[in-house]
Amino acid sequence: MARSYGQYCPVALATEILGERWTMLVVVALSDGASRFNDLLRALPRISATMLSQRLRSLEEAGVVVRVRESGSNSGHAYRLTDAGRGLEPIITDLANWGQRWARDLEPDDLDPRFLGWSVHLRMNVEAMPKGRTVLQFEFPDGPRDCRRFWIIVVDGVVDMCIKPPGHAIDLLVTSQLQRFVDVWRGFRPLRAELDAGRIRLEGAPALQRSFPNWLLLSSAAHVERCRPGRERSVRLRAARTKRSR
Amino acid sequence: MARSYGQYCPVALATEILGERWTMLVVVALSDGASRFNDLLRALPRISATMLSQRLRSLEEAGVVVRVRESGSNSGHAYRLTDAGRGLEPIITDLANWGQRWARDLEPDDLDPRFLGWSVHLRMNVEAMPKGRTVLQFEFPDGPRDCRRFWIIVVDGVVDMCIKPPGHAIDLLVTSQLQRFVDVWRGFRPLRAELDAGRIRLEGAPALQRSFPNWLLLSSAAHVERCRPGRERSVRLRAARTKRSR
DNA sequence: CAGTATCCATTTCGATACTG
DNA sequence: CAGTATCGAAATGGATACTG
Repeated sequence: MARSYGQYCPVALATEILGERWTMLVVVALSDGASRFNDLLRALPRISATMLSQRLRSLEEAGVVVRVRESGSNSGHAYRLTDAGRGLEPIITDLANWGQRWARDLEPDDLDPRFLGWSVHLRMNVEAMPKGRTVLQFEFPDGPRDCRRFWIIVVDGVVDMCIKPPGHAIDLLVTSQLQRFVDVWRGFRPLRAELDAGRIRLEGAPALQRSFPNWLLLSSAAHVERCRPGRERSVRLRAARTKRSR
Repeated sequence: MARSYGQYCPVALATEILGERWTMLVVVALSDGASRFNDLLRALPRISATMLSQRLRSLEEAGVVVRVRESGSNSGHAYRLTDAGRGLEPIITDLANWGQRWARDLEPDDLDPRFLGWSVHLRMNVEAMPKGRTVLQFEFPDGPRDCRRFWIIVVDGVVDMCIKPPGHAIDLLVTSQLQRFVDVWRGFRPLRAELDAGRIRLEGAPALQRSFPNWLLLSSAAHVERCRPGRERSVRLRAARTKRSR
């Protein structure tokens, strides 16, 4: 269980549970619709099963999550947000917008394509896509060795994502530098300009290529304007930083 | 520095810094008006100086806080929220309201009178108080041995608080069980009823006693209705709990 | 007052191996 | 698939002593 702050303060009580590492991100993943243990593992590619299990347990104890036997053919359990958990959704939105505005710049290690793939597949504009099956492959030649690509499969409006070849013919191949595609996804560069300049490249039927820019809804905070100044820091901080990383 | 989640997700980036233990509470204290290192220590009675120093440093690196040389006679520094830091205030309010609605019940150890005193002194309705100096003593006979009481001194609308005798005559003495006063402060019991029933007792000039109920503004989340069900838990969780605390 | 340095106990986390 | 048990490495945090 989370360590207490020894205060009745409602922010302290809320933070006791929500402030633990990973907890908020598990809530986000649940809020985004993941409900099975393995879906949560896919939504949070760098969490360990042990950690996820512990966090789900704490959230259950805190009354934020319930674990229910999955009805239907599918055996096993599903995790769902309770009313208390859904009460966190406005806070999550505000945190996301705050992060978009003010959080630190990205480092190369923050660009996990598995997480990107999960995000993209949650926000596909299926209305704008062809009927039947469409298979997209995203390819990032400069990405980490073991996960340079992912696939998104849309069948009649149902979107799935995988990090192993899906065994279907590819309808559209999207190739880009990872950082550049993430910038587009975050709303910091217009997709159109990147396509026109050939920095994000498409291969596939011309009709699909033409339609593709309408398929991506982008990050849900992409519309929020970034306010954080550039990378410059005060001398004092730079000195302290250097010193500590001796 | 905070460990990264390896994701570009804006909630992850925000949580990296804000999710660390104590960080959010430091922001709350700053938002409530504390700016000196020692005021922050008083606002957060259970933080260590080492921890506070570290957290202020991280917040400064994250651009949430600035450290400025204190102008005027007072030497030393002041910590203030930046625009980014002030951007967190709506989130703090929502977190507080969520905590009021849904957070766990209190345990005896959560009732630190020093924190209570700090909170109370921030929310005195000085308009309703006499001109000149008023000295209140709060006394909790069942509180922790070393901090059963605190004092609040109001001089012409300026409120101060201390945990050592202020060396002035007491105008009004307030005595109560700690838990009961906290319940009132949190908005879970009406002050009037507790006074009438003699469970919160006043000693001092009758005019002050009559006026006192208007002096306390209560916790800023006191108006929010609690939704969390009672202490019952599912059998499964109880079992798991017992097992782990072997 | 306003912190920082250091040391040690505790906690946390991830990897691996394992189970119904 | 859906987790749990265990173990070692690393991080965390508090107490104490110290400084300008």
